[in-house]
Amino acid sequence: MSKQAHVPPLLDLFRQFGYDGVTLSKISQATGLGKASLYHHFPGGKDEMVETVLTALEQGLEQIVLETLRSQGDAPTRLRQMCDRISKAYNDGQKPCLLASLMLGSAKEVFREQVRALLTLWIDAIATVLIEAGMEENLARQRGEDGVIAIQGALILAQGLGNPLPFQRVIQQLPHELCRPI
Amino acid sequence: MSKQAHVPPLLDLFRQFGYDGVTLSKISQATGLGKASLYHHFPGGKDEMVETVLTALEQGLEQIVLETLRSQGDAPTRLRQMCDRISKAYNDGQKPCLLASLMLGSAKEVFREQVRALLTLWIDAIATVLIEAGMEENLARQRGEDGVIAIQGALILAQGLGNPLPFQRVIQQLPHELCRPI
DNA sequence: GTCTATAAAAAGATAGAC
DNA sequence: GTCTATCTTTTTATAGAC
Repeated sequence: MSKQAHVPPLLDLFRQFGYDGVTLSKISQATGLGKASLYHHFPGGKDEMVETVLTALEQGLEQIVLETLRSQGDAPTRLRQMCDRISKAYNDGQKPCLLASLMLGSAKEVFREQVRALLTLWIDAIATVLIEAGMEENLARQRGEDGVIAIQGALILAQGLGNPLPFQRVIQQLPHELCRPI
Repeated sequence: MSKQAHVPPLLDLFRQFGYDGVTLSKISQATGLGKASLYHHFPGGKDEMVETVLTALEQGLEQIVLETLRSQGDAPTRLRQMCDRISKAYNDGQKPCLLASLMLGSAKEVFREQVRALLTLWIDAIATVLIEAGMEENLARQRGEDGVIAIQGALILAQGLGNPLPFQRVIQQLPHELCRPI
């Protein structure tokens, strides 16, 4: 299944241009494959490409989550580890999030469920760490949302300002913010 | 200048579909104008439409900001007023932000400066309220960023989960969060 | 100001040779 | 598995009548 080999360029295209902004010509250029070859690997066209990328992303997120839950140390330390990996995945704030990019245009209806599942997985992972550290469950779930909100918002701001520093600051402060009492 | 009359449908299209996802057919349907008529009002095509919407948006944001700075009361009260208006502009979390939508695809390079200017205006407005309330300047500026980050991130999450409640919660808590000491 | 008609370019998709 | 060539549809954009 050599589909996997083409995931990195596809991920980069869809997160930066969105579903409607990615054309077969762009994909052809980025992968080095002709259009016909692309349809050989992905008979379903762009939809199947995005599905493939989302599947790979889910596996990646699960790994990050699992490693966080496995790791030793207190909650801030474990969350720091998750943040480090997440930050790396976004190139320290210089690349947008695929999940956000897929919420625009025609892609929204098609991939809504998969995006929702990934976001929920992510929120639950943060909440679990906080609950294990003794936080009340409803607050922990709110903080899970707050974590994802902070990361997504910081990515938007970094893109909009053309400056990754706000993202880097947020990522640095996030473990402490999530653990703080009400 | 009857261009202004078409701003609301154009704003709605571009924020929901992004620049690349909006086609002249969609615009024609949303405005009730034929394609040729659209080029009569906007000879520059989609670019000029977005410019027009961004200009209207800047005026709207300036109004919100000015009214906040003019309003009576302590900082949380003034920020609450700003949040109420902002929330309404996003239909209580059910509509995406144009600034975020324009950071994708071909629009990114074209409108970067205008998006940056609007985000900066917004951040500065929040910071100004906090500084007037006695907050240290660097912290106030961080909090300005945090406010925009929270709103943008909450909009993304609300879209992604298909549930506006996280956005409404964030908006409700935001004035207090922004004013709290370190 | 709005329309019909039309052109020109780009996009999605497939056939069939190698 | 990859390519060239081709086809269909869509999109952007314009000309010109009313």
